[in-house]
Amino acid sequence: MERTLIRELREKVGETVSISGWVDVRRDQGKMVFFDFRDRSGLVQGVVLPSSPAMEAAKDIRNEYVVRVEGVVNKRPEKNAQADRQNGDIELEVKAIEILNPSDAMPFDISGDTAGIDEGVRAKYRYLDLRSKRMQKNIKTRSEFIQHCREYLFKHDFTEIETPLLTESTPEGSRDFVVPSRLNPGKFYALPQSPQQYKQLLMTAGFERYFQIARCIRDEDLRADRGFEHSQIDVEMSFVEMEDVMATIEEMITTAVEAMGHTIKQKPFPRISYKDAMEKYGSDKFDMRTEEDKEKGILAYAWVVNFPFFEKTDGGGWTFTHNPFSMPIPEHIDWLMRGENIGDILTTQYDLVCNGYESGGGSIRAHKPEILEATYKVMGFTGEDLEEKIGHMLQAFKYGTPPHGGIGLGIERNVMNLTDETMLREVQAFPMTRGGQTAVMNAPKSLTDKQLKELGLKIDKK
RNA sequence: GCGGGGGUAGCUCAACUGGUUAGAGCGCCGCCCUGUCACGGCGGAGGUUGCGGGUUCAAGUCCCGUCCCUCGCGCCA
Repeated sequence: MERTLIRELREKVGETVSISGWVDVRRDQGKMVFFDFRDRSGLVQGVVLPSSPAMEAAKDIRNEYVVRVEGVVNKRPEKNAQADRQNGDIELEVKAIEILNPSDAMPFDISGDTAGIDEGVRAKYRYLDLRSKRMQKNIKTRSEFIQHCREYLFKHDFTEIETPLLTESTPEGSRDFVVPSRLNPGKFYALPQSPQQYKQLLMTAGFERYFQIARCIRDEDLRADRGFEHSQIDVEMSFVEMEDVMATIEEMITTAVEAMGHTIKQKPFPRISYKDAMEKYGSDKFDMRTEEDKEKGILAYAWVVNFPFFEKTDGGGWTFTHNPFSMPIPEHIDWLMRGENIGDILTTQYDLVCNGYESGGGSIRAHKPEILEATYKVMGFTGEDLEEKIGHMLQAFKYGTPPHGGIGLGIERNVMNLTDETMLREVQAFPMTRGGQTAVMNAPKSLTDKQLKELGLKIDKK
């Protein structure tokens, strides 16, 4: 018999149906046995009557067994109806149960919220943790958010393009995860911290509107809201200024979160300069919500602009604050080109903040070689150093690169706001522990001698 | 790298100043139960107190080392 989803059962009262799923809970009454069956669409009560041929099987079945159940959908007697739950007014009178796969007892309770369970235990059994209601909801919310953003971008003529995962190490900025090259012993690739350079090259390549659901990987110590890996909706557009990118992203976010039933505190998103934000909130990732807003689950977005381009290093030199590939604001381009007033130069950087998190950041980029070169000169790079670092970008920009800009929106932080979670782990399917141990699997671990030899590596065991 | 919290039964936790046989709830197993819905009742099993060393007549408890989980600082273009 064809499978019926549990959420469709209420349209089939009186009919004999077959459902497949898990045993959410068994309530054995002796002569009668009740079950809650669960599939991806919901829950329904099954009742095994004393006369049912399924009684013998029902006695063996435990929670989380995977079963196929045949039975008749009945309206429940008035006195047994449960108004406050899904399918509370119907039940499945079980005629036959086939055990598709039994289950050991759960190592921890997945029937409620697993937030109180030890993270090591949750990680080891992440596939069970993910069965819990809250985790199912979080992961589905994430998927839904990405889907809405994707739909918006496709509708607005963007092209989705994947960029490489094996790329070049850039020691400045965040620490790289590196991958040894078998074909080039002693040399290493790096995993991308962001697709920054590739997406700009795609503008040179004439795609004009690019996006990617991009994995970004950084080897920095973890926090509640920060992991080795995170994903971003990475966007880049040609022939645009700050206003164009901000308007596009603002509309995309508004469309997505409102379609998901959320309320935005203020539209259009308020804008504030970095200086004013620091004075008013003491932070450039502030939370504008009132206590009442928080209770209502309101999303308070804002743009922060006019960040300083450079800041002093410990050694007395200059380094960039956000992104060395950015353009200064138009009024300050001359200062940059002449190397004047370095500390006062403002960048075209725009950060999107929401509920106290930096949920995205981007800028208008330098698209002329001399501007990018000027930025690197401020930071002390000339001649061969400059060539080694960004020679390939300077060269590309000589071949008709359009003015362009873009943004990266952190998917986890956005979904945390949508789900009211405060931990990055709660919105990733298989997150690492804070010590860098992978969920379920046993990484990192040692390589065999054969692997090490192939890669030309020697381990110094101290 | 630094600082805080934690590691005792499958899970969540308790165990006063070191002192009898390390307890509870939930879960699990068995029996009973014809309308339960976190069903209920009775009974039972289950422990290398993270790991290694030390002090002591005696260590879950004190000391040293180490591993793991976690929050923050540094770090995170």
